[in-house]
Amino acid sequence: MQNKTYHHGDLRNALILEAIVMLHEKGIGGLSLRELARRLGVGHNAPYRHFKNKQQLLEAVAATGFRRLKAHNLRLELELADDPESQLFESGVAILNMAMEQPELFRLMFGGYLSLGKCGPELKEEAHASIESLVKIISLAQQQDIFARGDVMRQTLAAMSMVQGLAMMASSGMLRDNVTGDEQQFKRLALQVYDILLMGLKKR
Amino acid sequence: MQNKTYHHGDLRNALILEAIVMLHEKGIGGLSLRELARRLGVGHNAPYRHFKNKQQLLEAVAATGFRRLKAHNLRLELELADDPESQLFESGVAILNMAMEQPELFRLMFGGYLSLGKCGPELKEEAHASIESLVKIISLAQQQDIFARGDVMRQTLAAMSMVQGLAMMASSGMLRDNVTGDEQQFKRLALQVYDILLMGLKKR
DNA sequence: TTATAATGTGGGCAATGTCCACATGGTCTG
DNA sequence: CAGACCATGTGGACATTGCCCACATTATAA
Repeated sequence: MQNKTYHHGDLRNALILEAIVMLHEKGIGGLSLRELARRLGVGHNAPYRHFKNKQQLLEAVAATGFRRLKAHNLRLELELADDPESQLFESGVAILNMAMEQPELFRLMFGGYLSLGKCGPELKEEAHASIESLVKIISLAQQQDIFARGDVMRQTLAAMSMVQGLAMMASSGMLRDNVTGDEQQFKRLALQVYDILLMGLKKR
Repeated sequence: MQNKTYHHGDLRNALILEAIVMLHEKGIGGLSLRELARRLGVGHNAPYRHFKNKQQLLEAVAATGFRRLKAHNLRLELELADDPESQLFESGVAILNMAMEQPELFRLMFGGYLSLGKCGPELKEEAHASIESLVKIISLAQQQDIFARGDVMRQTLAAMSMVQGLAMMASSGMLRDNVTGDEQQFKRLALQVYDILLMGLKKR
């Protein structure tokens, strides 16, 4: 790999991948373009040939995160084709897992670092696609009379909010004080919280 | 006020208040201890007599935010003494308002900047008190047979998650596509989402 | 082959967080 | 009341960082 050529070959992707690693090690605040370059054995200015500034690098990293979730959701859509309730549940679990296994990446994606009004088109598309995927699931659940008929966007917003909020608490350890340190117990609690959301969405 | 004495008199509080202002103007990333000191007409090292480092200053700011919410909740507790459902709603609205009016302060408090496992006791206490307040409300609702009897912590977690998630989206502008800038319309949307939460919590 | 664009390099600058020694001024004790 | 002590504020210093510049090297294409 140490092919010591002048041109790296795939620096852009390498930057994103190493940024994810560094994010996990040092958190968002500890991520610096210069150390990133150092880790890849490249000059401190090379990243600027691929990203206008640090913000853009972060956006690309976040977009990669969304793309990973999307890939997972596509698999779910095939495996659970006619079971929107399970689809919704499992895609929520995926976000929860990301929040616990890669908390810093999760925070970058959902913690409001990117105003989404000022961010580039790549991230905007990925985030939008992520929402659309949920809308589709919930529409399906309404059509199958699993969820109460009504404003799809409202139900989507409720589901996103609940999952996102719970995941944020999980990632910031706000729960581990109330749930007595046991990870298994936490996961069980999370699932129970899901039930409350489902109760609110289901037809009665 | 420009009393140009050697000792400021109440620098610690002044730092926190000005930090909240600066937070609003330049965001979390734009907040620097040095400019903070400059704004208060004080040496760039003065803040270090009151906070060990930047992180501690941020914790104190967040704690102040939680204290403001607590004050609001205490008023609600008096005005809506026997109406826990409204108490829950209004305390949620308060968080939503904070997310829209002071998005950066909100993000500092709920965006996972402070691991809460490593933070000082002041912030920990405030955050804990904030949760306890909710627990009390929900216990009351269960006792009055408004909410389904069951694990109080689970319902509390559900409510916190939903509100926090919705507020996070509000603060990062993810909603402004769906709610076209109108505050009234936004509150209506919040109410609708809240209904879904209530459906999940209520006795049936 | 040669011009041109893409990519990587090093130097430099202002700003920042944090450490240090020192200055100033209340406060408490003898 | 004098002097010691401690809290608070000051300026200097250093490493690090984001980002700008001019320049070097390579790929691409005319």
